Amino acid sequence: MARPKEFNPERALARAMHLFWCLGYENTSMEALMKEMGIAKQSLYDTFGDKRSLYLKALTHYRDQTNSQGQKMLNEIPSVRDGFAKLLYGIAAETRAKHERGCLLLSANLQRDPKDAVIRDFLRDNQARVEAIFRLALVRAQKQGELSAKDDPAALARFFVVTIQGMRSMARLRSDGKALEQVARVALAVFRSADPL
Amino acid sequence: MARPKEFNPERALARAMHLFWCLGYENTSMEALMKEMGIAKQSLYDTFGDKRSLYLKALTHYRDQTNSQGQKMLNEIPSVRDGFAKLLYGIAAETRAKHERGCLLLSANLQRDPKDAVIRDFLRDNQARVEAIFRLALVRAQKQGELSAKDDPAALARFFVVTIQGMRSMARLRSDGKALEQVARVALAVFRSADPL
DNA sequence: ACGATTCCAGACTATACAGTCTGGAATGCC
DNA sequence: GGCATTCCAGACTGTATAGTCTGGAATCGT
Repeated sequence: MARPKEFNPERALARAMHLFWCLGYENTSMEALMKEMGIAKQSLYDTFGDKRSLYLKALTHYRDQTNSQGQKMLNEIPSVRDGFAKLLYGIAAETRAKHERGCLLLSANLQRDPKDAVIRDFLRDNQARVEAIFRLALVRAQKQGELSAKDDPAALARFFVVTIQGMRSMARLRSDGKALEQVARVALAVFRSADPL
Repeated sequence: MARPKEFNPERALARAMHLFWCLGYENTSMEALMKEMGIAKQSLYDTFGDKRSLYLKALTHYRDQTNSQGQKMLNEIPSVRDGFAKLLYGIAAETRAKHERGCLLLSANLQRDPKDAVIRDFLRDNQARVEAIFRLALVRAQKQGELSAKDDPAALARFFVVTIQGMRSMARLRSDGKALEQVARVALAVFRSADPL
């Protein structure tokens, strides 16, 4: 047929994602992307389409990576409370660079044009997915007696989504592990009211 | 002397703030600002400087307005717990348009160039101010027996800052009053462990 | 009335950047 | 070998937009 691609599209996408993640959509130029991805402009447009299309692919890549990782961890860990603790304290313990980078999808939500339905719907869908992952874990927590049966798993799932987004935005502004740890501790207190088995 | 300004700078600034608030910094053009503020380009540059300078003035205006309002409410309300409930349930009960608009300073934090020290420092300073307002209110809550003396007011203040930012980002994506209300209820449970007086 | 300042309208410049196009070399399949 | 495809480098176009400049009218104080 023809000459095969010389670069690894997956790897190039991961690099593009990283750049969008660090700089945001507007501040990331195609020139910078070419450099970071290590491919020429032609190849970039041929493989990934225009900038917006590449951005959407990067968002998807980020979502799949992040969610599957979180879901796996929450499913495998014996104590659900420990799972959420790992999530929250994990964020608190990240490096300054990671705090500054924040969460690509949270940034996308606050950088997007409110009229842009595609990105809005993508992010809404993702939020629903994350809530569902958390909710299932919290249902398990109730079964295991880590959480009161009177608590509403859906409400608590939303609460944790909110807490994580809030922590991410705080961390982005001031990388203060101690302060974030305090916040995590307060949030994790929702597990306190467990019924005795 | 000379011809006086025909427009009200304060009012024009409020309108500019509103536009930045709805659209974000990048998506707000000088042309749109001229139209919204009802003044010509010349007057705009003479009075407010360049776009970035106008933006900073808008951020300042927003901060002063929002914080003094919140501080006043928290100081005047008898029950501190009711004060935070008013804040959180108030956000949950906002209109769809207000949810979409979100918080100007939260948007600024996630839209800013990470290397931009001026805006970063401005937002850091504001976060410290809000934490201080909340902390003082929570100290009063302890004195009034609404909060256990074992709780750390600084940690809880940060927790509420995080919660509000998280709720704002969630509301921006999906204006679901019920869901936000659930989150608010969970967060307000930190007041549950009050010592009896 | 006169000078200083402000107002508006709009022309103009400069720049950044997305996206397209050209050309020539390299690589694999038939 | 020859064709199709991909690679890179870079020129080129088009557009959006920030910011400056010009000119002429309006409004104030003296």
